This record gives sequence, structure tokens and C-alpha cells, in this order.
Amino acid sequence: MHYDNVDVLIGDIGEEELLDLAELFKMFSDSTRIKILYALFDGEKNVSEICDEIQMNQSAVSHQLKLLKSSKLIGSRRDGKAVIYSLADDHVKTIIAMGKEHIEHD
Amino acid sequence: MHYDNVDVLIGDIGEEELLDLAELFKMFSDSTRIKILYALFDGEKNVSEICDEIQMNQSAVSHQLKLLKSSKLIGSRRDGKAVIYSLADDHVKTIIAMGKEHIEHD
DNA sequence: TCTTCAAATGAATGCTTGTTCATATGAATA
DNA sequence: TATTCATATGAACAAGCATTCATTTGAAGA
Repeated sequence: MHYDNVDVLIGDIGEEELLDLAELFKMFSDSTRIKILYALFDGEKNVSEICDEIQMNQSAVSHQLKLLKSSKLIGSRRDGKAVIYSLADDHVKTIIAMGKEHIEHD
Repeated sequence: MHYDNVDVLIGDIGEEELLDLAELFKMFSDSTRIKILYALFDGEKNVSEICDEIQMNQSAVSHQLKLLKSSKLIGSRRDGKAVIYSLADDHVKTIIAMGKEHIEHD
């Protein structure tokens, strides 16, 4: 994997942006939420499908979906009775990939 | 910024690795810890210098330094009475840069 | 060796947060 | 419109965690 301009991207940072950053990473700091994101890696899924895949009850999943959505990591659309969730953009994948790399190269 | 092979990196993942991932991102989920990491972006610093820069008392900083070190995000060496901390590797910078990008492109 | 300075540690506390249980909303179908 | 299925929401509880205060460890210099 290859990255450019890392130092350029990291200039000064304000207190507010810093809190946003912490909040963003908090979304990745819970294994249930990571499982959900992982489940969405291969395409959109509705809530029931997510529950099945990660083996968690509907309420717990819904609560976490709400948090992930409020952080704009996932989006949703309704299809009849079902609500279908999907990753918002590729940052989710890259951030997790980066984390995996760190763990594996240790 | 440019990334290759994101999908390749994200294959299957085991329960254990998943917990490690969550634990890693937990380190980035607190603003004090991000401030500390940020303070180390421009080179190694001892504890007092870090305290000054981020305006936090020595005990709080030491506790967080311990966590960051146990996650192998930072390393340390002793120089006389002082203990000098530094970033362990470039993953720290790239992970934070990625987070910033996500926030800014929203 | 006694003192001083830098950093680490431990216990206590209050806040945050993930899960569960019960219930509500909302869309489809009979 | 009454019922059913899918999802969302709210309250409550337990566990986790960041900070503070007090104390300790450890190194350097007098």
C-alpha cells in the first residue's frame, strides 16, 4: 500500500477539529461497529441481514447503526419495510485497512 | 492522497484480530491521546514538553502515554531524568491523516 | 547519602457508553 | 383499517475509562 503527502495533510489542527477526529475514531473503537462496517464491505445490506451476519440482536445493531450514520460512515435508504445500509465512502475501507496493516506489521 | 489495493488488504478477519483492531482505534478515540500523538509529529519530546504543549497535568499525560505505548503507537527512551517519547512508525500519521480527510470532505 | 527533579503508579471518582428489555413507528398486505 | 413484519427508540443497568490526588520510583547533583 502506498501513500503520498502524509505530512502535507497534517498541518495545524484546531480544538474543534480535534474533537471531531476523536469522535470519528470512536466509531471504529467498538468491535460490534467494526463488524457492521465489515459486513457492508461487500455491498449494501438491510438490518436483518446485518444481524444474521454478525450474530447480534436487532436492537443493539440498530443503536450502533444510528451512531455510524450520524458519523456519516454509512448511509441508508428504505426499500419497503426494510432499511438498507451501505458504506458512505471509501475512507471507511482505507482507515480499517490501515489499522490492519499496523496490527500485522507489529 | 492515493491508495492502492485497499480491497486486497481487507480479506476475512478473525474475532481476535477484530478485537485488536477495535483496541487500536480506541487509542485514537480520545482527544488527549490525539493531542499527544500530534505533539510528537514534529519529533520526539519528553513528558514535561508534552504536558506544556497540550496543557494537561503530568499524571494524566503519563497515564495516556502508558496506553499509547502498550498499543505500540509510541516508543520511549530515557535521557537522564527525562523520558523521551516518539512515534513508533508512520502508520500513526497516515491513520490520522485519513481521519482528517474524512472529516474535511464531508 | 540526602535532596531535588522528572516520570510512573495506584486508588478513588464521576462520566461515558454498549447492551438489554419493552415499546413505538411505519410500511405492506389482507 | 386491522394485522404483520422490519426497524427505531427510550429507559435502565452494568462495565469501562479519563482524570485527579497522593505517593513512589528512579536518576542526577550537592
